[in-house]
Amino acid sequence: MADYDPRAFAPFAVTVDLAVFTVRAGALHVLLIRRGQDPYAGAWALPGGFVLPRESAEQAARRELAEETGLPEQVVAALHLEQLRTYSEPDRDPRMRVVSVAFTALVPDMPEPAAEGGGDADRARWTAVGEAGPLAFDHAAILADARSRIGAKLEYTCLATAFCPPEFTLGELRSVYETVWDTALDRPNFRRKVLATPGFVEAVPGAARLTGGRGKPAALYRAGPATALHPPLLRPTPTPPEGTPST
Amino acid sequence: MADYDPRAFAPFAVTVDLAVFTVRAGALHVLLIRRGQDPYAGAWALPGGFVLPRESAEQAARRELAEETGLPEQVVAALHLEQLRTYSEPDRDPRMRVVSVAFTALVPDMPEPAAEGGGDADRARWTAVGEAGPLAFDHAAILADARSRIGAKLEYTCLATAFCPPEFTLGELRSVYETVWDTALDRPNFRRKVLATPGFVEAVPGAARLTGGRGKPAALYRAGPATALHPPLLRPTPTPPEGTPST
DNA sequence: CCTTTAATAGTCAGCCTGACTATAAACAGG
DNA sequence: CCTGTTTATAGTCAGGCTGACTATTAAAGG
Repeated sequence: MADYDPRAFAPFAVTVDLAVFTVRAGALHVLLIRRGQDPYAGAWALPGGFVLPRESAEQAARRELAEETGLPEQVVAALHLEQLRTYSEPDRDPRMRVVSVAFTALVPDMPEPAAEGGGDADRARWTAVGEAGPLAFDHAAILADARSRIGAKLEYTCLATAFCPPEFTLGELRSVYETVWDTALDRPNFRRKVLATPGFVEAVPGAARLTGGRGKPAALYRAGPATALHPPLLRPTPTPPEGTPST
Repeated sequence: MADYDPRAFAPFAVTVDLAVFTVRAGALHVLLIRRGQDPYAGAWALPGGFVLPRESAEQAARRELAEETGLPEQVVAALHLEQLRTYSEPDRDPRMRVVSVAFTALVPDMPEPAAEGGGDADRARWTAVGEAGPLAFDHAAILADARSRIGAKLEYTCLATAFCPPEFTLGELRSVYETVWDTALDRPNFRRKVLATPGFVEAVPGAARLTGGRGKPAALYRAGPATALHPPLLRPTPTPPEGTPST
């Protein structure tokens, strides 16, 4: 970083944007809010807001997420939040110079968010990715980047469990992969791979879930301590052999 | 992103920081500049500077890099520049609120940079990573993040060629991996893997480099069109089986 | 009951990798 | 000129992991 040159310094507004994903009804959903005020009023946008003078971007992201979803602070504090990238095109906001730090979060399926915060969010809603219409600002690009990032991260990290409730079956975990990747996975092979990775999932001592689904009852598992997958669990054929955009 | 609430808006300074790496004399080097002015005057720091009102962070990164290394604009424009992450801790700069977008770049070995820009850079120098003393601001953390990122990217991308001159031998390419990973790789196995990956490298029609090294002359290759490595080229044992910090 | 659905067990061949051995072609020195 | 060292390149071989499949078990629905 350079020195403070009065000629060079220019004030920017700094915001955070959040791409919060969940898997619901076999489709990847993202949390969107309807804008209530001027730029893009009425349009759907990613939740987010200004970074306050004494907080980091990540703190701002958690605060905004709590405000706009009504989730308890405790849940938000423990959430898997990951910095995606920063968007800084000069004209990305029609009003002024705004640099935005984008984050990605994965949450298990949960009830429709309560957009209580009377300020920013007029209404918040889970929307199936792909059914999301045009978004405000450059949020469509952010969403696309986030979507591609989480697809890639499923390959070499264990964070698919972040989409699942505390206890889940291997079928549920597999459906996370199938939903995000939009592919069918071989059931026995998936099971073998997951169980062969130490620390990915841990069997729950107790019983097996009985009702619920239609087939043979499945054993319950919890997320294990591992965070990385070595070797990775690669997407089937759709894995582009080359030319994949990096990062 | 949220609406413009005068209570919430606060002006920030936005800067870019660059972690520019090269492989030189068997060691990974990073480009550092000696600060000439007040905060941390005399200390070493990553090159960088303020984002101007009408440019994106990436444009600012390229401009600063050109200014501080004296590289021709053309070279800088074609450089592989990748956004690392954004650092926004409130107190990372003792003077004011500064949010910095960090970038990583990989360049082939080149002559010592000419720190001509009379303003920011008092002096610029390649420094072996690990021999770098304490750095200004949070640049030590940025450097560590950048180092770990490029190590990981070598596993599943083709960008090791970015460290090499336009034409290189497989021995040179291998030494890039060995230097960044600080491991020895099996020569025949490395060769087999690289040549088996379509589009990673392309044989140069002409001759093989003769003088130079001591052993049997090696064939010359150029970087191919591929950008991703499927399947990846994993680090030997030091690959942490789990607990790797995720991006 | 009988069909459908899903979980779980197990098999088998092919690919990739790590570990090694062998040969070729230069250079350094005596 | 011969020898040892160094590096490139060619192969071999066993083990691990993966993809493709088959089989069995245990529920739910009609």
